[in-house]
Amino acid sequence: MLTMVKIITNFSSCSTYNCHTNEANYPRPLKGFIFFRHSLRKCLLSSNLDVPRSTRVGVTFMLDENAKISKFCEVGDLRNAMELLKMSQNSELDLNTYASILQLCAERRRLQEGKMVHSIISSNGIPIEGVLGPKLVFMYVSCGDLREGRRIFDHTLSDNKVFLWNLMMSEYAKIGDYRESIYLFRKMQKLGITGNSYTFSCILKCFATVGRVEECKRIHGYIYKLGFGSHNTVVNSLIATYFKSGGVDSAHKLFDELSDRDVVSWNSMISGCVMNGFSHTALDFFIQMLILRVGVDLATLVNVLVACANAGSLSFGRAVHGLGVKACFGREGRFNNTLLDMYSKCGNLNEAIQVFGKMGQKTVVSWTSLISAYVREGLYDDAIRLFYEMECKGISPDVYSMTSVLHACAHSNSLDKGRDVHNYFRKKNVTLSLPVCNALMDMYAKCGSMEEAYLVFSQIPTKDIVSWNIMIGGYSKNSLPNEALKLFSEMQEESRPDGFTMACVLPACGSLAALDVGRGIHGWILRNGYSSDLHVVNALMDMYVKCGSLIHAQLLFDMISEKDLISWTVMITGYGMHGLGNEAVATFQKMRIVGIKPDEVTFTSILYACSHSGLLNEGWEFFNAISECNIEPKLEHYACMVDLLARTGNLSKAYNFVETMPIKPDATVWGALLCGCRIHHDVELAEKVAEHVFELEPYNTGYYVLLANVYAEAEKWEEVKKLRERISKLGLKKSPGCSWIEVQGKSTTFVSADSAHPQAKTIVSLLNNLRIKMKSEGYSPKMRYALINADETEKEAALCGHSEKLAVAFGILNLSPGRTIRVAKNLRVCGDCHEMVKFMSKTTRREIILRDSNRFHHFKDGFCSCGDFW
DNA sequence: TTAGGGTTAG
Repeated sequence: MLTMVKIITNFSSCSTYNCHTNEANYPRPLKGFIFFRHSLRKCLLSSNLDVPRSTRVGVTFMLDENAKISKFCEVGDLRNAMELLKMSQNSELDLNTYASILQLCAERRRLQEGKMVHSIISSNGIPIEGVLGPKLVFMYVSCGDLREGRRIFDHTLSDNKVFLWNLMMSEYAKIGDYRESIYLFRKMQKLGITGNSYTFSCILKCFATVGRVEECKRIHGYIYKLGFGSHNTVVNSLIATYFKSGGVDSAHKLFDELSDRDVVSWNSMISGCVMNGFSHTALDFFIQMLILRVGVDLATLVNVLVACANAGSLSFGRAVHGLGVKACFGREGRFNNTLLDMYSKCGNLNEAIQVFGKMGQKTVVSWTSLISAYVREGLYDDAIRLFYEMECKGISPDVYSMTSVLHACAHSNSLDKGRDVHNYFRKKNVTLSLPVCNALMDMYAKCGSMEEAYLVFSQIPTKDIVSWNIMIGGYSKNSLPNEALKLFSEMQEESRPDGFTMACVLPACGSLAALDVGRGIHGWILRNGYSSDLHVVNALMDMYVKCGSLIHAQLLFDMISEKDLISWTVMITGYGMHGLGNEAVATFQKMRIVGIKPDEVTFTSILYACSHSGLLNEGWEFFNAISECNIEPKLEHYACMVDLLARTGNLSKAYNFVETMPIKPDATVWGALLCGCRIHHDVELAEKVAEHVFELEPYNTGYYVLLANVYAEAEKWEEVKKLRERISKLGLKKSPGCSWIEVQGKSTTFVSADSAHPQAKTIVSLLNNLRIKMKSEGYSPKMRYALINADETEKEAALCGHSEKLAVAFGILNLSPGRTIRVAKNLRVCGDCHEMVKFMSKTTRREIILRDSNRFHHFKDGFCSCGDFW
């Protein structure tokens, strides 16, 4: 009211002067004058004063035009304001009239009209200065044309006030171009423009986001020098900034030194602690607030609920729920949405549903929170259903709900449902933003369709690191390691990898046994500071285990200060795969001592280790421990036990074990028994077991080959023949065996009887010489493994051409003496090859490490680590 | 200072 009175007074004092001015005969009026006149008109229009008629008579036609347009602007009638503006195109309107209409365009986000106003201003020859520059910048920026806004901003630098600098900086921050915001801040400093609290809040946010704690400290000093050090808002911003950039101690120090703490200061401490993973400390701050009787607001409770969710404190969360209702926040959307999320994250879906049910206005956030709550509980179909239900209620999905529903599809492992959702997006013609594209690719990758994932990937114009990581990880997980490595290499031309990338690509190296590539990646990890990222280190250990370099896995394992369940499991698996059962058992026990609880994967690993080392008693103990840990034994645990019993010669016990299993045995379980029958040459049982296997997996060639091996070892060639006919009738083909070896970072693959290799002749000659030497030392080839009904010479020739022998021979020829030869094979090693490689290790004094589809064989001095129980 | 989502290891 007081302001109104002041305006009225101003108006009265200037009106006479204004009205007697014949502006039409003057060149363009001075800025100050125009501004004065605008105030007058504004008052005329906005106040209902009964202005004496004599004051109005001198007002020109233009005044009416200006007044009319401004009036339309005030009531928000852009259409009529534009019409009038267009009609008076060649007239001279006040700068403030243009300013008013530009302001309205900005508020309404009407770029087209805004551009038209700009064009009228230009065609009238009005220079962009005074109020016009900032208004045009504001209009363009508000309407989303940051580039044009910036162009005008740069041209009108001297007219730009602090608010405009703040606007530009915050707009660049909004689109994630923090470096440009920082550049503008530096320019502002250079021009001697002093910032205000908004400037500092914005720029501090930018520094925090680009992770420059040191810069934050420098700005901190600058702010103090400018005298903003005691400004509550600035200090609160500084606290938030330190938290965002990880400077937790500095934030605490600032808060401790802040004499005049307001509710925002406390809230900043709570949210900052939550952000940095100190949810319990956040809850302590809240308790302090209550003790000191600091008034809490909605933000306090929302932050505290997030802390409860992260800390899993359901009872605390419930108490905050009560407090919020008492404080009349029960109808606040933000409060309820956070409450719903808290109940869900604390594992109480029912209460989350109740909150949702009682909510007045359910926004897209509420629906997304509930969708995520269902996903968290593994109720993927319900989550997907909710998404469609939300749409039926007329609520359009946003990027969060779209990614959430795709997440549900990905985890439900249902490609059809995922495709349906994708088609639904297409049908609705929704814009597929980058996070949505990433979620789509992830869904396709998790559902096993890398082709569709790649299709989405290839259509993204600007991929981010997440896009690359999803694709690389997808290829790794979908048994396409070569594609993963290829994409990893392509990625480095466009984007810088991160820790996630490493964890995605290392399994590909492991599956290819590509030790040299893996070592190269290890080097990159060390150089780029990812060696303390546990995900990365665990993936590295796994790579070394799978590439046959157990010692490197061990070294890494020993260096991890806080080993997690995955670290322990990788090491147990490693020992198991390399035939070191006792070390696996000792590692499992150490893990228990440090208080880490095994999960079902750990039990599979230890049972596998026991079975491959024949540790029968230990195996039984671990098998019984599964239930003691409240885990229900799964098929893979039973399979390991059958394998253990069968390997150790307890074939009938193994058979009974399978017969009395509480869950229906699958082909893997029966297959383990069939394998035991082969080791112990029990043809009769093998036939009985094989029928179960063939019934369950009639198209798996591997099992037919296994039975054929049993027959061949018993020299039952007629049965081998029958089995071959059976395979042929089913249209099955034996998977071609292949082996590969890395030499100087390059992988070379061999198939059976490979004659295409440039060194083929030398390799065959070496193998023949070795064979002669072996025979002279009393060795006889294991012809039974030839699996062909031919004469002995043919069989021997066939055996000589086995891919693993070729690869080992290639290694002997091409790796300097003393170097370990590492070969990988896609199938199980053949018995004859196993014998021959043993001999090769003795006669060439080489350590040979052979990875087959089942385990590692370390050959040294004529012996193998598997103890011939391969 | 305040709510929901998406990429990693056994």
